[in-house]
Amino acid sequence: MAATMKDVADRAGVSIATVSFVVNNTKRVSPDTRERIERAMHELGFRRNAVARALASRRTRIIALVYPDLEHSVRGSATDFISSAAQAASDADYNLVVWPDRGDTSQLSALVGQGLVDGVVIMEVGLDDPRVDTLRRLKFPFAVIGRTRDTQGLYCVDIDFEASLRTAMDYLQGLGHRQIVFVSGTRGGASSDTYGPHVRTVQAYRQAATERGIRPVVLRSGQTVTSGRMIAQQLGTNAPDATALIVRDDAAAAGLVAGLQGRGLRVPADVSVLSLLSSHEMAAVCHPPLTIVSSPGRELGRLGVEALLRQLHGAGPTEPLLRAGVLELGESTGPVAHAHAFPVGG
Amino acid sequence: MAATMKDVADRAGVSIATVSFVVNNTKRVSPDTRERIERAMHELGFRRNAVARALASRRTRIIALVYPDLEHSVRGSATDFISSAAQAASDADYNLVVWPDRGDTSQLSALVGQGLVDGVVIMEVGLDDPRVDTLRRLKFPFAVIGRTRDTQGLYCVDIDFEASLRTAMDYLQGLGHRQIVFVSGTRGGASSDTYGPHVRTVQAYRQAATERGIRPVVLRSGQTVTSGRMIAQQLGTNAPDATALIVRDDAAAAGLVAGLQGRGLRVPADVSVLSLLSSHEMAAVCHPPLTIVSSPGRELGRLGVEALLRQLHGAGPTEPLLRAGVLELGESTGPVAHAHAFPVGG
DNA sequence: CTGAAAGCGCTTACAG
DNA sequence: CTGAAAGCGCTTACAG
Repeated sequence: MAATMKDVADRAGVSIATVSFVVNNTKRVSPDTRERIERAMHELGFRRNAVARALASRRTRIIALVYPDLEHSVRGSATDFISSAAQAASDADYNLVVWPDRGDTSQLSALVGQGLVDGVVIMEVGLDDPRVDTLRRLKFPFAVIGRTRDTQGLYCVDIDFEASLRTAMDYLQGLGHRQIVFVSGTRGGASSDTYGPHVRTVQAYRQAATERGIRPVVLRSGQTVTSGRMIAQQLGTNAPDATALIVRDDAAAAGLVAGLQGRGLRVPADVSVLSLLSSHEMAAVCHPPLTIVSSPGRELGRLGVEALLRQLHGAGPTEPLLRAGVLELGESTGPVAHAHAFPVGG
Repeated sequence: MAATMKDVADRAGVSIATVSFVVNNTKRVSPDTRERIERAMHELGFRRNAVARALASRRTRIIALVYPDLEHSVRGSATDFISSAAQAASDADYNLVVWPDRGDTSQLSALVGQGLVDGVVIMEVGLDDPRVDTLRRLKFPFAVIGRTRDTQGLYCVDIDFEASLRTAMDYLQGLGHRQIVFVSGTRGGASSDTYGPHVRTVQAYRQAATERGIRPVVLRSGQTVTSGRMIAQQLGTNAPDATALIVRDDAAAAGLVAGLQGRGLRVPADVSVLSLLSSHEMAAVCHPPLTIVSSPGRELGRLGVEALLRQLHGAGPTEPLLRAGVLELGESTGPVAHAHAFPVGG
């Protein structure tokens, strides 16, 4: 059996309280007894039991990450979130449990009610998110990856959509593009209007375009290669003079490129395509490899956990913490060649 | 404050033992008192505290998933493992914590020593894996995703490499291919010789090829698009008569296709390419979309957890549980056209 | 069928 | 500087 504090105390000839003080370094202990205790711990291979500590201290040092349990969700980036969150937790000597989110807030209350975790991080939050309301009502510590409409009093971290979009626009403008179309890949249905990334990037695009004297054109695709291909078919009609496209979805971007090529257009010689907030891995296997503004997934996972831990340690909320994606050059973008890539009538 | 069993007991006019019996359904209780207790629980919104239960029962109902913490590891499939493992745990009313593996077994002992988890699932195990030795020595319950050289007494689940490979071979042979080359994407270095997926697929390929009268040719690439491209350059020399390629790595497969196309070869008209044990997502964004034998990632995550839970519930070990990938047709494979795709001297 | 009580392995005022 | 003791919220023999 594993040695307990009692065993250590007996062997060192002290009380378990004193052992506890040494283990936690929470009170002065004479060098002499400290050393005796440390020797005893070492000899017995003592490790403090986390469960007993949790019960006595009313802190489990466990936090939960609630992640969307969609079969085909944001897979690549879900990994980034989970693994960077686990690292951040581990660095702070916390454990991270993962709770698949079945979209049922009563299940969330039940889990929280277990008393197993000190706080939760929820990801993929929508502009109106029932989980946020639930956790607020429970007055349970939580942090948010994403942003609700009203972030007052919340601990949240999110992508800086505006800055990411501007990075893309700056780059393309620098290449001489003036007709830059935005394609937003969404899960479809009206729900995309409460999907932060869609709403915020579209808005950021419209504003940036207007400021720069570019006529904004927003097209909506799905999050599949096929839907990206379909967009390629419609471009002649919807945006006959486009020379560059910013696509917010990996798969749609890939499909769009393939669709353009299928129509005999060259990427990037005739049209440039930039994939916004996408992963290196996906971009690299495309042909040509896509220029992207990368998704700051790992940063967000870590920041989300850190925000929660700050809260648990008593710090107050701040403005949302935003991180922008970074431009990573591929071969799907290049200087503008001629203004009218699409034959009239498409 | 959250209601405790004591609160419930007081309100129902019974002892906390009786409340416990009702909550756990572990002893006969008269319908009358049961009902009083249930009413009290409901009125107080009682939820049993998981930490106290864990301490008293010496079972935390938490298990850990140890996952490789490589920045750029098996990303897509890591998500599959983690999320399906979390689901399986949750279905069994367990919690899953994730432990990033920094390749340090003393850290693993320390985590296990916390007493926080009832068992662990380790993934990406090598043929000789120090973590397995560590856990065995600690006599701590664990299950393994992957296989060590000796699986005696272990609870392990793995990909059925032989069957997956045969599926690929059968399919390509059915298309008339007789010159089928195998490309194994490994992390490089001698360590690949202890990397199960590499060793097992190469061996399965050699055997299957020999049985079918196919001259086995094994090439080794990295796990990047670039290394796949390089393989394309070498094919003329190494396998001038290849008409089909099986590639065990997503990125390498994508690079290989691009490299072949760059040399003026058509995929699949001149050469067929099949990506072994890869993900739909990666395959779909390639051009043409790749035919794959899919990786059974989600199945394995679930099976790994279930194997561990069986062990915790007292069941004995079995033979390794294997799952094969499934053929999913893309457009990178087709009937053999002519036997010599590569110009002599290529 | 129900209860009193010990115990899980710690933390933490409180005394001295 | 150190210790005795209560307490965290449960489970589980043991009695009755």
